[in-house]
Amino acid sequence: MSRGDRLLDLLEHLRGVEATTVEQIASELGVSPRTIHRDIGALRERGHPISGDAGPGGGVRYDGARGVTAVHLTLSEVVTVWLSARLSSAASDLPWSGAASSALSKMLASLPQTRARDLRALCRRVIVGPPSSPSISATAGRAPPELLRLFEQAFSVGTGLGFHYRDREGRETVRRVEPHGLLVHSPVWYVLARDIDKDEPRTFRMDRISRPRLLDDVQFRPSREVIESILCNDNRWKPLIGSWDRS
Amino acid sequence: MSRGDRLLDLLEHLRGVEATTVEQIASELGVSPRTIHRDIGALRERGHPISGDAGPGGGVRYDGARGVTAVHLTLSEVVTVWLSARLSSAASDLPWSGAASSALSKMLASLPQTRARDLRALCRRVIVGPPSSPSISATAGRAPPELLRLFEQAFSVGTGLGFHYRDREGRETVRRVEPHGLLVHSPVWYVLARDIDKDEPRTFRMDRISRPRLLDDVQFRPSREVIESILCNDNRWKPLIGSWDRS
DNA sequence: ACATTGATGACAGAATTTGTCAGGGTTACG
DNA sequence: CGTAACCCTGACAAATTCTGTCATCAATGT
Repeated sequence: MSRGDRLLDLLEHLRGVEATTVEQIASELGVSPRTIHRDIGALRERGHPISGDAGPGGGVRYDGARGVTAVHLTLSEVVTVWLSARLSSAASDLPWSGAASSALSKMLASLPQTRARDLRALCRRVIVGPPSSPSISATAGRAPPELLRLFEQAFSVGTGLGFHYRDREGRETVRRVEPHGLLVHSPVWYVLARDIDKDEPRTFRMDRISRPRLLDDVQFRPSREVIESILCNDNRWKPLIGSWDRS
Repeated sequence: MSRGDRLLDLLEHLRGVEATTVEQIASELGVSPRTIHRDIGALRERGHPISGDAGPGGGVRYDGARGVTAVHLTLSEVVTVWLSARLSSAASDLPWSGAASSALSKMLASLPQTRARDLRALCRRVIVGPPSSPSISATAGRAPPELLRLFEQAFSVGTGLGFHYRDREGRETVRRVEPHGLLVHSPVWYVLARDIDKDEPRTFRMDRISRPRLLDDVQFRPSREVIESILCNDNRWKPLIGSWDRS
């Protein structure tokens, strides 16, 4: 194992472990303690907060909040975690809700700036409503992951979305819309959008959408007015007004 | 700059940038393009999802930049996120619950093995029950973060836990217990434990625990029998039996 | 005091790294 | 179709670096 590898290993190891002695690390990585000291010194010079305690019972540890380093989460995963945290802390008043929100802000903080802005914007477009009767059929409202990705892309770039929609009576129509927001009204998900052809704000249940695709030739600017008009015109969602854009 | 430093720099650089060419990186880091290719190869071998596109306009990029990478989460945050995901997917049947669980497993996968095992064991000991009436006073059941850390430590090492407990009538007693599990019965949290002095399985509400401390001289082996006996003997929690150890 | 553990310096031999040269692929574009 | 811009990989010798050993000093708990 080369030094570069060992440094990365050492970093992961220190971050995940409570505390260890240099000698222990050395035997685990198969090098001499002196080398570990040198490596730790290198990491320190790079700004990593590694501290060491002398004396029996001492050892070295990574001062940063010790815990888990989450590597490479996808967009769907971040949004889901974010939604889960919001939903459960709102609905059941979990302890440690502060921990959840700090976890989320850490995730957002670690993003590239442009990316973080997009994600924040996406999150702001997702409205969490109170759960309705929880005993609706289990498969209702399921949203396939690719639909979220498509929505996210459409939303951040400002591209229209086209899909086939099956309405309450089972009639299938082809729609072209500007997606402006998502509404989570568990267990049913809705797309809040402006229907381009009818020029009207409308909501579409996600489980009735099929064959979605991006409309590259349709451009629009996301606006909250469409969402507000939908929320205000439909009595079902009046209670949500005012809550849709909090954090 | 040595190779180890450069690898760490390269990783941070790739994570923060949308896409670049190898040549550009090489000139920024002051080495030859061949070296950068070698470094990228090394990072790939370590499992980093770096992809490259050939052709004009191509370049290399860190695939994780599309989401979140290298977030450092504390123990409380991980457990909270994990609980949130379980709670919300169980209670309101969220779409993308698969994404949440894959996020969690990625987090766990990035841990050192011993640490991951501990955390998994901890998560298995946390039982999620259906939320009771949601309108209990908002501060009931809050668990201070340090209590979780203490519990986690006690549980993973197999050390007893001592604390002061205020029972329903307000009487304060000193307890010594073996903690075997946590029960989340929103919004109230319970410690499922065996009372050492009385030699009886018992539950303790977290918000009635004060001045917790580890009992270094008391060792025990975590067992699910204690938890099962508690769940079976108390009619309130009969519905939970069978669900307490799923993933 | 004493054992344990961290931190640092010096040095020679060993191992790795680096740049150069060379080739083989893909992809976009005119 | 050919060219240019890219990524990817192999080989090799020189130069750099890394590593282990030995030694010393400081801090801490028993």
